[in-house]
Amino acid sequence: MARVSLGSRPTVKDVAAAAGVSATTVSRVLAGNYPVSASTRKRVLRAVQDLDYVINAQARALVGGTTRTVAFIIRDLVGPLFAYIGQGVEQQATAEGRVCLVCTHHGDADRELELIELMREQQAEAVVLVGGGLRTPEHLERMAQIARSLERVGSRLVLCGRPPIGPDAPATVVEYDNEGGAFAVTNYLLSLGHRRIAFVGAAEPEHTTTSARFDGFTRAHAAHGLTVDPGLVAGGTFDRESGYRETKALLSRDTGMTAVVGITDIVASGVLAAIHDAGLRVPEDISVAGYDDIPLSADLNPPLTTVHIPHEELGRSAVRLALHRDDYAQDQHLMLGTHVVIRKSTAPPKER
Amino acid sequence: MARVSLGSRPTVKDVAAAAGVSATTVSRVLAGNYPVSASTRKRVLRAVQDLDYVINAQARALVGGTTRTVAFIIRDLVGPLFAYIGQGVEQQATAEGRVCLVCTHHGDADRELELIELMREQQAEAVVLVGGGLRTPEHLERMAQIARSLERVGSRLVLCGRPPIGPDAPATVVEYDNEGGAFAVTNYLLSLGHRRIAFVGAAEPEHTTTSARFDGFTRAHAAHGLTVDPGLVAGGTFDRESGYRETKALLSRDTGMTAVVGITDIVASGVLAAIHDAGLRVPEDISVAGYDDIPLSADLNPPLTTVHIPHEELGRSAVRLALHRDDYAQDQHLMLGTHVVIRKSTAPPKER
DNA sequence: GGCAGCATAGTTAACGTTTTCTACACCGAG
DNA sequence: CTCGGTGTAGAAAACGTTAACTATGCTGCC
Repeated sequence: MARVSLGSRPTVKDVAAAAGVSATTVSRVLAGNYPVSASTRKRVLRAVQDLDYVINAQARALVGGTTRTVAFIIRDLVGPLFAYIGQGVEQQATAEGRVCLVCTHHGDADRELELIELMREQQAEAVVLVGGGLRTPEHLERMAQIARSLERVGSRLVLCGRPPIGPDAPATVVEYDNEGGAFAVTNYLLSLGHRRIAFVGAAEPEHTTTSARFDGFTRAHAAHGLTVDPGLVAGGTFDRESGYRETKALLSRDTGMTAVVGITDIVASGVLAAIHDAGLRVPEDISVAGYDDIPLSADLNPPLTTVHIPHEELGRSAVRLALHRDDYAQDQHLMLGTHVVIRKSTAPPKER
Repeated sequence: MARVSLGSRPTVKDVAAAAGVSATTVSRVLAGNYPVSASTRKRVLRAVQDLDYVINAQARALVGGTTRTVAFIIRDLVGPLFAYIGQGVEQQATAEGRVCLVCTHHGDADRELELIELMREQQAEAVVLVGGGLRTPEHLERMAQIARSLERVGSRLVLCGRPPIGPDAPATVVEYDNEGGAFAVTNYLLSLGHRRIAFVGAAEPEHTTTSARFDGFTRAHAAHGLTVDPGLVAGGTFDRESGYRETKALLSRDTGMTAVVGITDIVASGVLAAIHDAGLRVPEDISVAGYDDIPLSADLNPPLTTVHIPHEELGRSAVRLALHRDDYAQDQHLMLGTHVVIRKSTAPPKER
């Protein structure tokens, strides 16, 4: 039957004509928010079927005022860490009847700002920034400004896994206890008896994740009455190569280290590889700990002691808080807990 | 300065009023497709800045006819395989100035159909289906119908990593040589001298990925004049648990197998674990091969021999072909090659 | 000086919905 | 037999933008 005209999308008018009613009536049948007689409804639904009609979401958004769209902006789609947060965002958004827009910035902070602007054009109900970001004063100021821009148009900036940008900036913040986790895992190593603990991945101290984790590392030392030896702090970025390279360098110098904390599990996997390549054993010769508890870490050799982050919950909470910010007005800043997951890559240091 | 009225988004009219020009002129300045005097342009741009104006993408799409949006529908955001394809989709879409909509269906085929419908409402320029899908006649027919629905409204169904749904269905197809890769890796094991090779993960034979891989497995045997022993074919789904469980079962029966092909790397990682737990060594006692070449496979113990899929290229090509289907009209069906990556998990079988 | 042609700007009508307001029967009550 | 209500339907305006026209000065040419 399907009397469809090729090449052009049927509109509510076409359906109305086919059903012999007005556009208004079609709209009402579809929305179900107004009484329509059973026979009319049947004819309209039949016409909808015949014409294979679907509503035009843009037009509806234009008049309805809301797009039912949530945007999330993320470094990459592939990192196990970000992807899990993204998954949480997507799931909660879907559960709330929203559609998800996604964009990646590959670590480029300026690009991130551009993308937020793009999402403002798209009228997203919330713009979720996933993962850590820069913390330079200019960037923070720019971000605060963006938060206000978004609020002005009824949208909401959401920081997911990133600390607040300032007290006056209207943003929803869902973070995890980055510093606390670093403290806990370092404290655990110190409790095992380690005294010479290296930290790998400290480059980019203006990056929020880096600084928080390093702060926790430092505070744990302080809690044991120790200070961190700068010679045990290695730079490097968040990738495996970097962990490998920096650890090789540490091993080549005679640092006397008995344990290594990698800034992420990915980095820690590089650390493990470097230690193995040097003919040393983990944890017998050197203990290794990571951060993030990505799925990979349980499968490493040996399984990695690390800090668990509630990835998905982070994403879900972010969307939930942002969309229901009227109900959750008082707590638009949520801090989720982290905890150490002890596996096989850590043990007390060798007796000297 | 910024004379912004809180609570309501400035429109082109507001900007026009602020700049003392008409809405048309503002539109022209922003689009840059019509001559406007330098002084007027300056005033308009100034007003745009002052009011913090951004265009309303929905309204533009409504009149312009195109949303500059690409949708991709994927099983999950987190699987290393799908995520990489998704990354390719996202990158190419961004490169082409499009925005990405993303939805996940978690393996639910009906949900997938719903999502396509949703994307049709959203007027996506292309709807990319990532990963394998059902291949039952009803589902194929339904999919063909959807392909036609999408075409009718100027959109395009894109199958990425999934075989065509039929000759008459208007769809762009970018697949990889699933069967060929399975043939190659099985052939490699047979060439090493293995004769009792198990296949783990054969449940859901109506799933396109499963059947293609199993077909390649069978064909390689045939090419060596062998037939597959049904006792060596284990069911199970695409997860690690399943690989572990099925392998345990195989090992408990006295099958005499000397090698195992996992239907995915994830499954193969479960296979490895089961073999280790049984006190056997890989590859000395049993060789193991996977499929997908996800990043994890290089880090398994031992590093996994597997079949490489050009994940990202798959996603990129999908979007490229779909958006430029006028230029690529003749080849809207692309098959990308796969190849075996030989690592340490495979070796000739033990001498009996 | 009149007028074609050009550069610039404005008017108006779309795009596909929803929403408000209005209209028309029909029914029971006074 | 009229009147207010109720149940159903349509007309028209609005959402924010763009594109097709239309309008207004100028410049320069005959």
